[in-house]
Amino acid sequence: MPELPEVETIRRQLSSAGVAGRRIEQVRVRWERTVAPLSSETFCSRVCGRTLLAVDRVGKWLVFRLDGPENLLVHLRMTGGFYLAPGGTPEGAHDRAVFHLSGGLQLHFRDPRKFGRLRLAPAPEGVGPDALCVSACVFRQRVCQGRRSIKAALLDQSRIAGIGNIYADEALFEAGIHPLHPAGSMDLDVSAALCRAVRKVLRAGVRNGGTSLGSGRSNYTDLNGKSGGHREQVKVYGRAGEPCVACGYPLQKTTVAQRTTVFCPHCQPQE
DNA sequence: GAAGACCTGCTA
DNA sequence: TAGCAGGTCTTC
Repeated sequence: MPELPEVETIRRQLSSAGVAGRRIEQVRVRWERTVAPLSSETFCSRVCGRTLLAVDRVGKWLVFRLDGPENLLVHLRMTGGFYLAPGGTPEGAHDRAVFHLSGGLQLHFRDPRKFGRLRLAPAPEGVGPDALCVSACVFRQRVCQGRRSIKAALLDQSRIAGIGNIYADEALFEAGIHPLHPAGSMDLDVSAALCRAVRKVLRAGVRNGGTSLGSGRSNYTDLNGKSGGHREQVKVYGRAGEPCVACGYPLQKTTVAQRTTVFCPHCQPQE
């Protein structure tokens, strides 16, 4: 679930919550695979005693800077998230790891579906430039290549990092491009328009504190357990069958790159 | 590329 | 109860 705007929202909240400067005194790993390929013992021994310096973001990765060569890299995947609690707070049913920080603060990593991952490395690998601030030139170079569909290219984190299924559909709608359009055969002005659309929808997502769809507890919530406010701004994702906000034509649902895809056949013609 | 794997919770 | 889900990995 969390894409770039959701991860950025959590990053900002962690930063302003005063996590930086605290020492990691103890770590409890409650689901072994969360820290794979390390064992929980190895993970804990390498993290305990380190001080959190800052919280950064690279694409969908959260980067907790530590006072050493290794940083704590966190990928939330589908249902991961953090919350802060006072020392002594019991672990929640879906907590997969809990960091006990100096000053009596607990950082809980919660992840119902257990897909999220905690890694120790200097930086995430195989991740392209961040989609939030990519230039039209770099965007075209990296994304608008090859015969794959443009939607598949947008989702490929090694080309450009941070776009997920929701914002891919939103950006393609914004730019009026069919999701199956071949990535490598777009005119300059079309790829520039898509680049602007990508930045526009991601920035709007960040401004609104991320997107939450559905209503379940496995849904995205920020550090304070609040749902994202961007849902009302979503124009196509999750709105199949509803009238297009621009032309009124019913939005169509299909599958592209093995992902649910919603688009307007009228505003995003195949050719 | 496409399909399956990894997982649980929610909805129809 | 079956089917579906915002994301990656691995293996054809």
